Amino acid sequence: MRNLISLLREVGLQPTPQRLAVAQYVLATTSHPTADEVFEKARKKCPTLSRATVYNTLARLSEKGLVRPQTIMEGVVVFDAYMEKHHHFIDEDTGTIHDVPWGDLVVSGAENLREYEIREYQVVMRGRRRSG
Amino acid sequence: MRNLISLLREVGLQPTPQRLAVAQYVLATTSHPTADEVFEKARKKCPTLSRATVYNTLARLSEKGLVRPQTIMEGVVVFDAYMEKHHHFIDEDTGTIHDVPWGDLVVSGAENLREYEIREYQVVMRGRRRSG
DNA sequence: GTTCGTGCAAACGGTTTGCAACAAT
DNA sequence: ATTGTTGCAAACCGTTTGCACGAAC
Repeated sequence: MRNLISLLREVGLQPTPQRLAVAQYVLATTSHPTADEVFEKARKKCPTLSRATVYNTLARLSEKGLVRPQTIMEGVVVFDAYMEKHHHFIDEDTGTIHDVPWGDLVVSGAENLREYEIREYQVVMRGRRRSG
Repeated sequence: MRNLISLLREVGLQPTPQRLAVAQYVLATTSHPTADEVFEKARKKCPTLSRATVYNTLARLSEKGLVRPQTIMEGVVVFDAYMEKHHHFIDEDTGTIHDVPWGDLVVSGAENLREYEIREYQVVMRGRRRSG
């Protein structure tokens, strides 16, 4: 899409077909994909895409603030394009990660932790998604 | 120590020299060591110790509820023997993880997240430790 | 023509597994 | 005898790196 091309140009990245395929997928999904999931999905749009380019592109998107790597799952980094502050709920049955809007939870008491200069924080919840 | 031997027996683990060395270190430290750090330290007490046994022992200590693996750092699992509920602060300068007592923070609003059955949660904070 | 981006394959680091030897029950 | 535990080495998996080719400026 024209928008994506402009977006990449704005942040100083050449809009190659590979980067477009990666960005198109990772910026649109809310599924918190791993690098390998991005690779599988984006390769459908751009079959020549290699793993190295996926890792490379995700690193640059992250540097440019378009995506945030999250280390909340065992063994893998997942990528989150929802850039506003928010919390996470991890469904232990399925491994699915859900975004929880910032305003849904209030954390109080951090002001009293004087030994720490808190740059960011989030609540990480684990459990089951309700069936109903 | 006699206590450690009884403890391992109580949870149904044979108190071998290797397990004693691993348990003695990981249950006493508050430094959130990685498996490899446990290996290095415990090997001083028990030079025949292998990496496989460290991973094996940590997995069992975890099953038995004596230790909790935490996935809050990039690329590694760290082990926490502080089993009461608590939060974590990660010093981004040093990579050090600090335990934050449960009562120091209050999280409210979780009751309203009706789609989720929350089994556990913690606040994960990142920043710098204050110099003063 | 110099820089940037790519694919490939090899390397890497943390973790798991298969297996044969051995100790405990 | 059966089961549990160990060390070793190989396998594994996610990620990074080196490099030579090609495209963009």
